[in-house]
Amino acid sequence: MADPVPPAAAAAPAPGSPAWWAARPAPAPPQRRRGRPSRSLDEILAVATELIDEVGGDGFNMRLLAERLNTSTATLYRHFTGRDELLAHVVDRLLGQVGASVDREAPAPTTGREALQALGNGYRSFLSAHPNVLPLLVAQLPVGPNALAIRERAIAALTRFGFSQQLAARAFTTLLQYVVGAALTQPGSPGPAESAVIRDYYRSLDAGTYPHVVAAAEALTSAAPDDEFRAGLEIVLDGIDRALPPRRDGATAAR
Amino acid sequence: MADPVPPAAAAAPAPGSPAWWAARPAPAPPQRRRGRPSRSLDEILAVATELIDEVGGDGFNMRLLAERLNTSTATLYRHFTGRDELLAHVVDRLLGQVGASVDREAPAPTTGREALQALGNGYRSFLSAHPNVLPLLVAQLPVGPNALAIRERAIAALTRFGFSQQLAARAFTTLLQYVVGAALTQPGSPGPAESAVIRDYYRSLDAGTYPHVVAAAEALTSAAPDDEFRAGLEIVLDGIDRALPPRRDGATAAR
DNA sequence: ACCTGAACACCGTTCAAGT
DNA sequence: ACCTGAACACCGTTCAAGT
Repeated sequence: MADPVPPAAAAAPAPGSPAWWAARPAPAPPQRRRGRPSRSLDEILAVATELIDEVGGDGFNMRLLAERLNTSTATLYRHFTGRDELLAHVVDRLLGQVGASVDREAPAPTTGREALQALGNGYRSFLSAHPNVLPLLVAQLPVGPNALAIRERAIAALTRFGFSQQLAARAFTTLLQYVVGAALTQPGSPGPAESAVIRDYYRSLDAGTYPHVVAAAEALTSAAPDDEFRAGLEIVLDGIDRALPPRRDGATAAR
Repeated sequence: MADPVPPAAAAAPAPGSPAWWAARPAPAPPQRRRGRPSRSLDEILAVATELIDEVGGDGFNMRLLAERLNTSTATLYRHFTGRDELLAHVVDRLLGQVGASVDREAPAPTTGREALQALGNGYRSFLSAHPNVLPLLVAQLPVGPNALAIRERAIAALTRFGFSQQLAARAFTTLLQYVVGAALTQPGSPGPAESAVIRDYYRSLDAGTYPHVVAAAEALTSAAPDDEFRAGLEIVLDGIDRALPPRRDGATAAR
């Protein structure tokens, strides 16, 4: 009457999940074996990142990566339990660079708005630089060490400027949600087509069925992607401003 | 000296892309052949949707679908050029239901804010009902007939309430970007883990390294997903309010 | 004309055999 | 101990052969 599924196996945590990261706090654990491997973990991740930038997440495969590294796929499986684990590491490794770029843009923000803006812009430039990484990023809630460091810095800054813990968490979450959503629907990212293609498509539609879409074809697609992002970011930042309790002096700008 | 790649083939447009939809305006074209097929296109899409809801986008495959339909994979390829095309149709078919639900919630909105709110909520309930469809939705910029109808209705409503074309387009875009981003990072969607799991993970972190994340573990994860969504939606809607030119009577709420 | 079982190609993963 | 070529399993897609 035993369960047909062996209960002892206890389902290993999915790579990239909180439980999985909890068991693997260091992004690049020290050599697990004697006789050092021909390539360090970080070298493998660097080459994997290059490859993904070139051929996209779909085009990426273990054989291709092994070839680039002059090794065999079986060797890759000695470093990582599988493709998913490798990709989770690639994403977190890149998020480390985001953290660094945010710190570079705003080493000492003087208002919450400034801190959030630097965060939004940093994430945005990362996603522009590595558009093919986006689909990998959205396949998980990033909770690796570098993702956590970004969260830590942001919440620390916001509470320093008087945001309640509740509002700091909400502002951070909402901002990142917008940034990711914007990157996904932005023309030029892996899924969507070029702006010009979409504009022509809207223009070519039947004006009887879709009068407003045809009329707004320009407005819907003409803005440079960066302008559109900036405008959307302003909307979100303004909304966050409004959520802040009023200051004594009556100003409404975020502290 | 001819190009090794046959230039005549002229790269068929990618399924789901604007060019592809342009050539296929009807979601379910009438029988292309005599002797009507055993299953209509819409029946196939309905079963495919069920299957995706059950096993997810990754688990979905052509063999499984063929089995459910008591047919062979080769037959599916007589209706669709391939898996991608089939999925593009599944997504647009579901967006038709979103349009209907938005109209049901707000048949005659009286302010722009109300129209946008109904749109956000409609999209949100769709994504909650079909979480496995989310990864498919973000793999493309939805420009099928039903996606266009939603866009058309929304922009029509906003311009009716005095939004400039520019702001109507921006408000629509920003709102959907937020909704999609929120759904993606929401615990419980395909990628992310359960709230409780993430909360415990944050709590278990080293308080020396991540003091603010540990302290804010509650705030970052305790809100019911719906509350968090509502709060984020408010932030975006408030930001849009601010972008509107002031009314004569001095009120600041969106018209 | 339409349908299908069987094959082909590709890729994640594992294993038996090398050094 | 460590590495690898070859195999296995799975799935998108196509094709030759049936009715």
